[in-house]
Amino acid sequence: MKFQAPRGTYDILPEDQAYWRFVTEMTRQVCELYGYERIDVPVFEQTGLFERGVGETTDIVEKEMYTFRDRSDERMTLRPEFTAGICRAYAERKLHGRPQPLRLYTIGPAFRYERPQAGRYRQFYQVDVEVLGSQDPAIDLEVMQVAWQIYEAVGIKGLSFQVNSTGCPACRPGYIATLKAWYEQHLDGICDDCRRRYGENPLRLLDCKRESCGKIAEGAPRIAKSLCGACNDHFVQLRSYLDALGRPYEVNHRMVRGLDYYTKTVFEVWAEGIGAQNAVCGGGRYDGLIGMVGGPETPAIGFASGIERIILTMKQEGIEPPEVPKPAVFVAYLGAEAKDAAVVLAQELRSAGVGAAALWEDRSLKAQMKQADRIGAAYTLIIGEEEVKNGVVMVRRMADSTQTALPRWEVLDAVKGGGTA
RNA sequence: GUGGGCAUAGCUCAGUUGGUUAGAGCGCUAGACUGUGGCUCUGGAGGUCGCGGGUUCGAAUCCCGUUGCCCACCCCA
Repeated sequence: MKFQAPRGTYDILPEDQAYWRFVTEMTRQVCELYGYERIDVPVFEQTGLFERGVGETTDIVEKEMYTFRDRSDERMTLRPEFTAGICRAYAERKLHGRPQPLRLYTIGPAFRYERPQAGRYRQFYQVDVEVLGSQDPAIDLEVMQVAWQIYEAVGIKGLSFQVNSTGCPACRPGYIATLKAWYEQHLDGICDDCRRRYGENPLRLLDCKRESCGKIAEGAPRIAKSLCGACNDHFVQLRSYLDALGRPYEVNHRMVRGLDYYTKTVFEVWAEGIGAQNAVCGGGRYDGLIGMVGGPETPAIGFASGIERIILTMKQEGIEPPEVPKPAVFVAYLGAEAKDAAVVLAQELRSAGVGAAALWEDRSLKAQMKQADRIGAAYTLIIGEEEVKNGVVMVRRMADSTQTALPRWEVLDAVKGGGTA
């Protein structure tokens, strides 16, 4: 039986690890710079949490969740996103008793059963950033800044930031009514999908990708004009902060988001050239969610950013991550006696914090040298019969092919600081 | 769930109107250099031609089915 990775999953092979290290490390640094603390929540939760939190009628809940019954017959679901789990933790662990607002971030895998395509997988990794316990638009700005700075830190340039307001339970229903009323006269101009959306999810009419529908959507009434006082003030304030910082952004009144919990601010970050799934980041405010999953009414905002899509963008822009550290020295030997000495020497080096690799296959010196070259060792230490007899080690500096025989006790000092590890 | 494209060596790909033992480059490995990497040269290993069936004297090539991958829709990170 030959096994294969499940559809939509992949292996992060050694040669790709440099990207992953770099992105997660930059994320950690930026989040800490802003005073965000790391939290990790379970990979699976009770199914009901996502049904309530993400929304019963969303695509995610209706057709994309990995749901199963465990051995106690409890319905469990692999997390399709992070926000619901973090809100659950906030309520369950009484995190509202800590200094507010609470700034959190996490990194890990999420799962959705979808057809894979460019930048989309069934197991995918996200950076997730959340602030719980504040409704100030300055917090919206701060959260967006975290995203911006992460992309800056990994060197991505060609991104565009999209912002909109989706209103709140007080004003959104009115807008939806207005929108539907307006679309009533345009039903024959839109596509079949859009006619379905008209009934099921009218906000979705706005972001249809078809050119003909797009033209119509462009002329549709804008939510900005239907916002209640509080939502309008919030959006105006956020935009003035963005302007003050000189951040390039676009108010995109046709951007709506597919999760039910969003209120007021929503935003996305788009990248070009990574395929149809161009949203590298999506997020927004969810002032009602924590209350819905059993916590105190608490305003909050956050975003999730897809690591695969970040890396895709980096590759698209030709950004190379720093190399993963390699052993500083390679230990080569010839003969059984020399092997004994080499095994001990390699371990001494490692104990002293100097990375040491070897082949241990009793291969020719040439093969060992070749290996040393390939792994990028700064020094190769050669031990043969001669060296064993004289208590010395041949220390060869690979960069300029110079070598000298040194007494064993001088080897460590000679080699220290020679490599990246 | 729907639509399109592609499956030949570890990788990237050739393979004529169906015709002997399916090739190249890279990579791996060994030697040239009996104890020295990168360059060069020479040799070697490595293939159920995705899988199953059919047509045919003969199939990598034609037909049917199937699986997988890629891309797009829906939707989302």
